[in-house]
Amino acid sequence: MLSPTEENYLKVILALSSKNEQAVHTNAIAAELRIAAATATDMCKKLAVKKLVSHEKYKGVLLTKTGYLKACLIIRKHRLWETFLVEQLKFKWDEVHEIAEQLEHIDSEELVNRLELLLGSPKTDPHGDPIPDKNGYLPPSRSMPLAEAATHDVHVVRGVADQSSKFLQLLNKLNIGIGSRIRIMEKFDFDQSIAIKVDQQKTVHISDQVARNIIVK
Amino acid sequence: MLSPTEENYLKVILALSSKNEQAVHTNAIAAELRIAAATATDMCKKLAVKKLVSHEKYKGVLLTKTGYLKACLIIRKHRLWETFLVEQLKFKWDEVHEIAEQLEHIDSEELVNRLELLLGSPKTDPHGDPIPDKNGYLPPSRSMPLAEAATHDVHVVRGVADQSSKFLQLLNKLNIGIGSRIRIMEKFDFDQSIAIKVDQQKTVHISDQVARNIIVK
DNA sequence: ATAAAAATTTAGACTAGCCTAAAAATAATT
DNA sequence: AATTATTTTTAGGCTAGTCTAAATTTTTAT
Ligand SMILES: [Mn+2]
Ligand SMILES: [Mn+2]
Ligand SMILES: [Mn+2]
Ligand SMILES: [Mn+2]
Repeated sequence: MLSPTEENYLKVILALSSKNEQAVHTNAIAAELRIAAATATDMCKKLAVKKLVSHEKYKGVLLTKTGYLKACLIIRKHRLWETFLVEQLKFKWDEVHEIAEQLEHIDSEELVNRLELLLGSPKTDPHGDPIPDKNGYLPPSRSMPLAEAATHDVHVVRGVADQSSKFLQLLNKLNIGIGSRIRIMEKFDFDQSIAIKVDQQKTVHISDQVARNIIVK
Repeated sequence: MLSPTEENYLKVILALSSKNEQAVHTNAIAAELRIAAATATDMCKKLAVKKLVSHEKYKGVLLTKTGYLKACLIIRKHRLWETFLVEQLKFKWDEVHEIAEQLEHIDSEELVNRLELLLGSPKTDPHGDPIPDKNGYLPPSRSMPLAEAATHDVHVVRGVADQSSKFLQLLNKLNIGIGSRIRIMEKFDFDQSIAIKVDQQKTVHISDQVARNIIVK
């Protein structure tokens, strides 16, 4: 049995390793969890003893098969709970993350499986992220940031890279959500900002930073 | 903010103090939580520093106003989650307690209030126990002798009117104790005797004199 | 290639929550 | 009332998870 703390480490290591396939540096983990570097190093050694990661000194850690599976199952719980909070309890999509951070550590397979059933086995969470199945299988999503998408084409919003409420509230203001159709009108080389039309409304202008955090397919 | 451990102590102290109005002995807490007596003493001192209980050395602890309120709000969460598990996730009433022991520590007022709404503001949990409102108000369970309780309903044993060992030994034989759940199957007008089921065991027959001395809610 | 800078690990310390064993206070017996 | 038994507290120690400061290794820049 893993403690909530250990589970959080696994989750962070999975998130960081899916960006760049390399070993995850202990400092990156520390930054993400807002703890001291020494603390992260210490825990990585413990996770290595438990065979959840492999740890090469001064290089970083990689999830083992077991560690990866555990991480996926926590992601599964997190995303199913988020879906429950939005679908059943009518929370907004920017209000659910912190609560799901707690709920994901509730230890009951039966509970999460029944929750999935209650929700009608959703494929994605309120942020467009795929929900792993009960075996921990996480479907590969081939999508890209809006910033890299082709001009003039229409792209369907599939998710967000940044899950912070600040960002999500900005998207609310722009009427951008999962499923929104965005046409890129023009790109401005000067600052990489882009002009877009959301669902055929009037054209708005967004920064590169926003465009990089909107995931489309 | 209270840790899950501290919350569990408060809950146990409330449960033990509602049986007998006296101060709760540290040993009773230790027994209930299955921890060493020394550990309970230690925590009681810490809770006293936080003004959640008053602690008189060698006498025991009593919840303060604040401590009582906190305890009631944990009970509220526990019972609402149990209701959710049974009503929405179709768990059986005997399967939900352990999971609710975890869920009751999730920290979000908004969550529990919305959960209450989703469930239609139930008055009691799957075990018939009352659910405190959002102010922590736990409706006063006006208790009565089993002899006066309604037929077919389930009643929770809250105490005894006769404290004699002869009576208590009879209750032991009948497997009736504080917290036992008694369903009244039938009342016989001839001698006011009644047929009951104790905790879903087989039906037994008790005299009016016994029924008048069992206090239920 | 060496020196400086940055990243990482090690060392030592702290708190929460638990333990056992010993001491002290209270309750029960004689 | 004195002795014995029971309950409760104190004392000291352990692990998980955190920290800061110092040492070490790796990377970068001269
Ligand atoms: Mn989230
Ligand atoms: Mn999400
Ligand atoms: Mn329960
Ligand atoms: Mn209950």
